[in-house]
Amino acid sequence: MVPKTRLGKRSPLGTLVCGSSAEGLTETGAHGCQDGGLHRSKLYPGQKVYVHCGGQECGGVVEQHNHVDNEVSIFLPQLNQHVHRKLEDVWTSPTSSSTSSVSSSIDVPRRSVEAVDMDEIMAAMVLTSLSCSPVVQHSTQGSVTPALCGMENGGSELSDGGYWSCDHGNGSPAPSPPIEETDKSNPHADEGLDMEMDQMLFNEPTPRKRKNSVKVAYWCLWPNCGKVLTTVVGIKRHIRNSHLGQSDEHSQREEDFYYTEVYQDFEQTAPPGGHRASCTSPSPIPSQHTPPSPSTPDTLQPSPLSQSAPGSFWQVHSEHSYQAPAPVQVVTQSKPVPVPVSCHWTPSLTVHQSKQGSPFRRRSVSVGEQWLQNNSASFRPHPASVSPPRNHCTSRRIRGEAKKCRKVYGIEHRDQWCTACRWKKACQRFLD
DNA sequence: CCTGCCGGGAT
DNA sequence: ATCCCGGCAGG
Ligand SMILES: [Zn+2]
Repeated sequence: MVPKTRLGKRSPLGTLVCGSSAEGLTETGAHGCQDGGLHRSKLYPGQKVYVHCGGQECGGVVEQHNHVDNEVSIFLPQLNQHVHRKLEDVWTSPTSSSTSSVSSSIDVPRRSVEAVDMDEIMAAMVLTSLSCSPVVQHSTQGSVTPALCGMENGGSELSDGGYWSCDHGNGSPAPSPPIEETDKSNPHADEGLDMEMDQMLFNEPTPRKRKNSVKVAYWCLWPNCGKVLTTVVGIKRHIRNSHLGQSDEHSQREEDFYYTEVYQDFEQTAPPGGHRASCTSPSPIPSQHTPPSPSTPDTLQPSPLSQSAPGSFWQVHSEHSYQAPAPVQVVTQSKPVPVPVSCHWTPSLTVHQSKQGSPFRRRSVSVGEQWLQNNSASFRPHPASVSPPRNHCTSRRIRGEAKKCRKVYGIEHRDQWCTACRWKKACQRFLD
């Protein structure tokens, strides 16, 4: 639910809501070369590589090598873009012509001296921006229109509240450190982020991807070891502990080079855009409705009106899930139209079972906090950095015809209104 | 008019 | 953080 309309004079908000600019989009290669055979080699983050981009060759640094898909995310400093490439479309040397696709030329599993350089400098920014990158998902989504995704939040590096890709796991309602990392300076931030990336790039999408049709195992390549584990983390831990030793002297990712994954899949051809079961929104509808339960009174109740206000259950509930902070999606699409189901991002709207251990008292009380929190806390973070006024998207909060507290209870019973209404804010009890 | 609610302001 | 309200958009 985007702020819909109401952008009249005081529209700066509306502006920033739809202000999505073109640039900064993550270019997604539609690479066509499908040569088979190679790979299983790995790129390490920070490594210098070359890719073809817009007809010419560009240098970049590896951010992440997702060996599962054999896809490499690369940051191109010159273009200030992130791209994803198949491993076979990546080169380690500037030869414009042909030859050394990394797959065949990668060397020792350790950082070269100059790469370290790059690392220090780039890693921060690279990782930083990557952590907000929407492009995390893929494959399962098939037809995605990645461009769109990229564009939406690519423009400005904010992307606060929401998470792209499929996170919705029960676990982390917290949208992660919003905004861009504050601690670029911190040398260890690297690690933290790394982990995070791992979480996102590997743990998350991976299991989803090869759901049940493929079995994956990770095989330790350390001489004389040959241990096989079923999870990346597992194997990494194994390598780190058993082989690399605890000493932090090894880069976090060094484990990457000492294992390889082994699949045996039945039906290699994962139905491309086929099912989105676990990953995407269960409902085909783009709009974020207040999740599962009775958000729409209509379905359960004849009408919001018909039941006298105080106390009915769903009410309490909906009250609790204080209006999805629409504006949070500072950068999302301006209109409901083009929202591809696939690259949906999950706004902070985990509202549901999230916080608030406190039993809600009766009604209309615990709400206030929520409102504010959602509204300003998460929405505020970037007053400045938000992309400046842009197109006036014509939408304005469409006046939902649902009657709101004021109308329902009447001004004389103001105390029964939901907090938002009392505060003259967007009603939260009767959402549109 | 009235209603819904954004942006601000006060405490 | 909470609460309140001016004033505008839309009907
Ligand atoms: Zn209300």
